Amino acid sequence: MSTIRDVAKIADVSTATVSRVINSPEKVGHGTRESVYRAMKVCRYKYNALARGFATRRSHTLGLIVPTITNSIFAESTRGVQDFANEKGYQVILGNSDYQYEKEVKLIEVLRERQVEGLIITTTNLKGNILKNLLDDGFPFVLLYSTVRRGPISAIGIDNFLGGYRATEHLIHQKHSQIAMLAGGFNFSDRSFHRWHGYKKCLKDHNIKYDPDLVLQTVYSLSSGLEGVKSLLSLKSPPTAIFCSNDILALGAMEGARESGIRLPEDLSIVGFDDMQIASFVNPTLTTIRQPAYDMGKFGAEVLLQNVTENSCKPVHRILETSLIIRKSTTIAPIRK
Amino acid sequence: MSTIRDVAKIADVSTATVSRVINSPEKVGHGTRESVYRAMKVCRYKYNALARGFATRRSHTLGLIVPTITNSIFAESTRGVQDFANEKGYQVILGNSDYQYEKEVKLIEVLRERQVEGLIITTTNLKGNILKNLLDDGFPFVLLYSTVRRGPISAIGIDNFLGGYRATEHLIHQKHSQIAMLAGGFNFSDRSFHRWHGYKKCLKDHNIKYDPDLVLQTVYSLSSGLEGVKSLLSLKSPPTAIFCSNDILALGAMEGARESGIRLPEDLSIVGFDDMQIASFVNPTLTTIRQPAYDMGKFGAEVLLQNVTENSCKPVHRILETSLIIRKSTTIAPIRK
DNA sequence: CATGATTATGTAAACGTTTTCATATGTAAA
DNA sequence: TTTACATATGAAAACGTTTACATAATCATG
Repeated sequence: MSTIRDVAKIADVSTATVSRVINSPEKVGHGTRESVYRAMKVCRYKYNALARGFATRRSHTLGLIVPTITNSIFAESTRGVQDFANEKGYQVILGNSDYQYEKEVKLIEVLRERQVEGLIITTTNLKGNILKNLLDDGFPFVLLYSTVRRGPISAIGIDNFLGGYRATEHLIHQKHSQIAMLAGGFNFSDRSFHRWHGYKKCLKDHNIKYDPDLVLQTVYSLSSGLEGVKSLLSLKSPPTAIFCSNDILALGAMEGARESGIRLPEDLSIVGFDDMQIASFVNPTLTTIRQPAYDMGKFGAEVLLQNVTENSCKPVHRILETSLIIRKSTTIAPIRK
Repeated sequence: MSTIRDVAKIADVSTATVSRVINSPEKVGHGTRESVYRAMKVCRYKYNALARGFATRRSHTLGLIVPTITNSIFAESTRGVQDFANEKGYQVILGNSDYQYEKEVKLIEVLRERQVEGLIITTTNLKGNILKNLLDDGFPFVLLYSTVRRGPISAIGIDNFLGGYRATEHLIHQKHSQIAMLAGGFNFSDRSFHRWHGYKKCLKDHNIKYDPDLVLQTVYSLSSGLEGVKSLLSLKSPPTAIFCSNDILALGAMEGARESGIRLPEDLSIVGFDDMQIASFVNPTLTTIRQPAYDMGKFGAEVLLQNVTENSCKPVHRILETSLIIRKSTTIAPIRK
């Protein structure tokens, strides 16, 4: 592989000039510039961006940590991040935490070793001290799908409380009163926790007694949705509606309901959260709370790059709009015999 | 940020020794080793993997190019790539080509500038000369979802012909004879082309006349599936079954059929291709040809890293098994009045 | 105790850029 | 003609590692 030095030798100029031709051609005389270009052709010169990163201490790389890229909601936000970052000449290295704190810690370490200039994290756990460490080091990062609203950490998110409230309210408007919730474990997701609070508050505002037996904490997976719904249906007085704290859980719940011979939505209404692409294709189509995933990623990248390029750490907090998407998985509550 | 030199100074050893402590601690005397560790703590030393990459000319980075990460089939294979690569100490930089050749070219250039050690590509176009260039440069790369079966290029794929054949055969077994195909554009995907050949061959083997009007070439998107089905249904003698060359198209077709008041699957059977996670959740659940996406990614990474670490270019070709997954979107052909 | 082998450590160059500073040349103003 | 200034280019150090080679110290062997 030929280097800038080879080019310089052939064109009979200094390496500084070659570098200038690459980075700011207008600062180089016309004749020299052309002969440098010619020399590059001759030795089939290829630019080494790694070396630049090393020399300038700017890797032009961002780290992105998501729970798992196979969840389409995160694929969407990843795409948002990438589109913005690539536009600005940045590449992104992707890591999957699988909702595990230890993996998250490890990933942050690895990515920092790789000299990423900033990190975009959909964090699993706010309580650990990894974020504090980043902060102490003045390392730029942004949280996605975050519940953080103030303080020194930049965060983009939605109003999870409101989302939970609206989902529940929709069910109440449909005359449901036995409303269960399938929630992601609160210990590893405060998002789910806030949605639960919205759910509780809404029940209260409508004078429906909160019944803890109707709330199941679980892992975000199809199978736990499936099992969750079965366990809820086996209660002495089973729910007529379920609010699931994400679409995956809702999909699993649908499957579980079907397996139990329950008709959807006549016997059981289900509301999800996220509005994954799939939500409008399942049977019945899924009523859900839509999160603007792509925009979240895009905006996160924008905020991060802002901080990175200005070398500032001014925290930005932003709450994106959600909306209730009413589809066919919810309907009027069945009459109880 | 402190460097290896700071550590060396504090521990009163040479940088070589510090480097050895990091990379092969067993080669360093016990006492020195400990004092180096202590020195690292003192100055809060952080390893710089970028500098290592630069010094060793091994970035420990792979490039991965997919059409788009938001298609869950590619998210699956991406996960396969990442899991294997990370395991081996490699990180992966992801790029989306959006099925566009120019973007693919650009991405390859950018990633090579970044000194990725190898490339995993789900290529859109085999005819361009980018692959030839890679080959000429002796640059390691592997094709995913590839139709390449021999020659100097490493490729993992499935038997698209067989997949198309089996999908069609399934419909014929259900007594269908008016079988349409919604295909990705052949100009930018030879995969789709091979599936089409399987489709044609199967028709022929069963003495069904091939009708070019029943074959629509289009882009892989929900909306073109939707429009495609409508245009097929408006034919003088519309099909009773459609083989779609991917699940996205099939999903779009379902939506389009529903919008047209067509009952699924009674009036129209639909077979997809891929078996995206979503396929078992749509209404009706989608009969499709399953591709082992995760394994494809994982195996691709394995092949690539093999070549990278052995610095060989021995081409590997491998065909992974597909299977017909029969669900509810296909049924016996309706009687034609 | 001399020899050779082994182990532990250090020296310094190399990797391919960027960038600061200095110098040379050309040009415009005084 | 001098002065000042802008423009074009070069020299060389710097970035943080690794590594080939050299040297010193230790050790086992005869």
